[in-house]
Amino acid sequence: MGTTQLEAVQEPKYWHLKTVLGEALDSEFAVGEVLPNERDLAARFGVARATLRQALEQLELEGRLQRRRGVGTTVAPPRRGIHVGPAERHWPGQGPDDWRAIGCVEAAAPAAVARLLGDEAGDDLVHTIHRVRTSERQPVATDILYVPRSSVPGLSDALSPAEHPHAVLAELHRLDLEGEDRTVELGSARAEDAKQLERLPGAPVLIVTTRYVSAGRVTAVSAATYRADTCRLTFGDSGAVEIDTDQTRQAS
Amino acid sequence: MGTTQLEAVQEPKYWHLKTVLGEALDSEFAVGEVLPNERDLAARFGVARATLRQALEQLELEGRLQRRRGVGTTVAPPRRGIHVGPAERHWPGQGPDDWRAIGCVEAAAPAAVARLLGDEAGDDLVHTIHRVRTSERQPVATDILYVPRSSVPGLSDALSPAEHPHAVLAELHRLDLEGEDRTVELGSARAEDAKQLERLPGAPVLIVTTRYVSAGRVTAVSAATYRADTCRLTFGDSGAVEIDTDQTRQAS
DNA sequence: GAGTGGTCTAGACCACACC
DNA sequence: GTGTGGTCTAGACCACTCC
Repeated sequence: MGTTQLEAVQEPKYWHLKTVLGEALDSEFAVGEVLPNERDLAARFGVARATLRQALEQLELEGRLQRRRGVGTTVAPPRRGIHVGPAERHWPGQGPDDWRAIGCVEAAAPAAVARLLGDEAGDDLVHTIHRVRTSERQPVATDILYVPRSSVPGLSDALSPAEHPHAVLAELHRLDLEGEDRTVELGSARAEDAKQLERLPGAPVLIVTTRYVSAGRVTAVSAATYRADTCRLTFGDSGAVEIDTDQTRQAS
Repeated sequence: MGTTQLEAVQEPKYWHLKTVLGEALDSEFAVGEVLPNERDLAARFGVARATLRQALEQLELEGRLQRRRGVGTTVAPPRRGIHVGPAERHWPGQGPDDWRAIGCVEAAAPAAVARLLGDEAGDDLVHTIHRVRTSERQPVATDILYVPRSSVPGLSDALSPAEHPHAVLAELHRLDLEGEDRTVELGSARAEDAKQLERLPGAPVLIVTTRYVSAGRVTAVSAATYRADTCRLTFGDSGAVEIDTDQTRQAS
């Protein structure tokens, strides 16, 4: 047959495509530029659209592309460094913060949170503050902050919904923050989170769980959901050297 | 027109499927149990196999399923907490560590790493140590540790390949570690990493970049690649309270 | 060998943004 | 409207594991 099988690649097509496209992005496209649509790209590379999409999905996962339904596929800017960890420790809402409280209710904590708070029975009431974090006018994270009533005993009753979250935070800030610990794991955005992060449900997110310790016990717990496509979480600790804002590309 | 459109769901099928399957996992399956194969499951739910696979992919991304070609789909155990951050600071290879060095070469650092090291030109030679981290006999991470020659001037020449990595680490440990900072972001496993992590290329990973600061300058840089499906990274700082090993399920 | 998940195809229709 | 990406189908074949 006339087809000289030049490359008997064992590599999947979508993987090879991803590499080729990735190189093209580096050399031929500027940030924000719009790529040809999926049908054209697929035809150009001689593959089915589904296969091309596999490659695009990978590149989007790595934060190199951004896809929006009805609009198109654009070249994403390097990921933003979003500070998360303790440079100097501070309570949520304290210090230079770009969180905005958008709601607050008192309710029983979900079982997993109750466990983190050391509440075995899981029937204590906790203040549940919903917040959104923005960076450069883009939403980058949502979180739920759980503060047991017992952590802020001085709180007055009968607060208006508008005052409530700030009153809880203000009470927190009176306490002495002894320590905090965190976990980071991969998850997928729930419908509500996705909406606020301007993504589709199921989008990859980094889930950051923080426990705030005061007076030898867990005083508050936060469960934050960061957009994994646009965010690079930073955990500063040495102020000695400036953090490079550039993306650390994986390279062998 | 006999079809009574009971649920005019606007929810995608795969999303609904994921929810249903997720609930089934909680209530009807034990960890390690094998699910029916994809063709059977798809038939049972009356969807195409590709649609079912979308749901399984989501569940795998969330660490609830494990799929192995030729074997089947099993219910994954809760994610392991893997300690990463500074409880007490220590150099790589120091302290209770489950890293194993598997190779070491001297070479010019990739551009992104050179930048992190403060080497603008990018032509300095660095010791490049390749390591693998295991937890409970399972590989959980690979990393590359970059140590500029200038950071370990006392190192003797002409080391055997077996001695080399340990000699570099030993020299590092003589220095005074002043601080470290980290970034965490989502990535996909390169072919080499995937192999050592016993995953397929492209599998989701958490990329942890650490800069070690000593004497006011960046002395070493590590780029680690953690399996995102099985690992929950922990950043301990308050030894006050034990970390719960249980998985924090997302819950509204 | 039989059975599994992984890749790929060539279509179709839908939801959404923009004009 | 038109054009985009998102969902879904019903097949096919491949690579791998295990017997």
